[in-house]
Amino acid sequence: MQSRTPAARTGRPRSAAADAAILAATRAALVELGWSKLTLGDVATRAGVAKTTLYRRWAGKNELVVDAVAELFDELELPDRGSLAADVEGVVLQFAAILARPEAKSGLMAVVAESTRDAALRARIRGSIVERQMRLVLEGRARAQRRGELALEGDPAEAARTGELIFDMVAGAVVHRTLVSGNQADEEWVRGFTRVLLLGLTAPSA
Amino acid sequence: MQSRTPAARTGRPRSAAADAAILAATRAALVELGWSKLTLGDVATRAGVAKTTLYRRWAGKNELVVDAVAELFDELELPDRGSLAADVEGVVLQFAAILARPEAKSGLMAVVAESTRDAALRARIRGSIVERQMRLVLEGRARAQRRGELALEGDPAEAARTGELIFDMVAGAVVHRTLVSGNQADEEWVRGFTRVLLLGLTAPSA
DNA sequence: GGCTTTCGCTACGAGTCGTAGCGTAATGGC
DNA sequence: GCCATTACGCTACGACTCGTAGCGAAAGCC
Repeated sequence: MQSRTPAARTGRPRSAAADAAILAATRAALVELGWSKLTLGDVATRAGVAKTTLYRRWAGKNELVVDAVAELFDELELPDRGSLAADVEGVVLQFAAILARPEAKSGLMAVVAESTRDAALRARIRGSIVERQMRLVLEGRARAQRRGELALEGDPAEAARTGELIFDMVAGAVVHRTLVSGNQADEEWVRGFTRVLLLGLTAPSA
Repeated sequence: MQSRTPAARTGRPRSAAADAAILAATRAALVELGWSKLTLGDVATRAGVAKTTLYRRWAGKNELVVDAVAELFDELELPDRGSLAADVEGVVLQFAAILARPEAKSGLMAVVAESTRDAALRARIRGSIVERQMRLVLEGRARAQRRGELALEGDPAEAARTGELIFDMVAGAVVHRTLVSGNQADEEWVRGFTRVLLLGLTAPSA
């Protein structure tokens, strides 16, 4: 991150420890207070830094929470579990575990809501959170196509559309189950979801 | 709504016109300002009522926006279009049209985010928004089962689980497509979605 | 007409926002 | 080792919003 700005390499450098402390304090505040009652002054106090330091690095609450929540998604990975169904179940369970955390619940949806009126914020969310998830989905699909479980699209545009569709269906279902319906996306639910995603509703029941 | 409270029928009645004006003003403020910059004082001014009147009827911003957004979903209906696929496409397009409105985008997600830390608010959202959508899904499924397009579940618990799963998949995909991915759920997308929902990813491409 | 509740209005303390100004601390260049 | 430059902690500030209290007037039911 520092090497992104080769200019201005003189002067006292910014404390990396302060960055980590601020983001951790933001997550703690999200857990205890939730999005609406989280104040930047409180976060600064928790992190042991001055409020002005916080404002020097982030434009506001939105950007700060995006960065704080984005770190939660670092643990997402997609090991080869041998079949498309197993891969889907694995990544969905990981995603559900992250969304089960209170700091993700209250923080993520709030910034998404704000992003509907802020293009820069939308781009930030896309770059630091959504794109990473999307890449996992595309990798899982490519893997399944190599196994012969999924057909290869001839048209590149069609392939892109299908990739986006799968992504929205997977992530959307988990988010909706967790945040709107208010239920946990446990193993039983994930099995049922994967079955419908791969075979469709019209497939005969197990 | 008035008949719900048979007690306290004496004194000056509350103005129903004020209710409508306040909810309309709330939606207008959501469009112009978005969730975070919406203030109750501003809504009261727009509606032509005193701020105190607003506080007498709603506990706060969360409850007010839920009621204001809930009215948008009054137009949802599910006419029999002859097949399960057509029914799904129809209701998804209606849902997408509502979510495309700016007042729905910024308001709905924000209150859902708040509801992760407020059980009463969660119940309010469920009762006035989510349950109505859920009923449409269950009706569409029952209709498809009558047509013979979907199998009948023997176990009632299994039937309930499947109903919830379908609901989360349908609503979640549209919400995610619209708000997170930031794309429009147009007819082409809805066709692709319906195909995957009914036939599964592994079905051969058209 | 009298009782009851709502209404519009004003005012208030409390809390948060984002910024400015200051002196100090930590670097790299010379 | 000194200096320019940048980051830091701290304090203070005006502006804004919040949610509530108190008041007199209005609008219904008996």
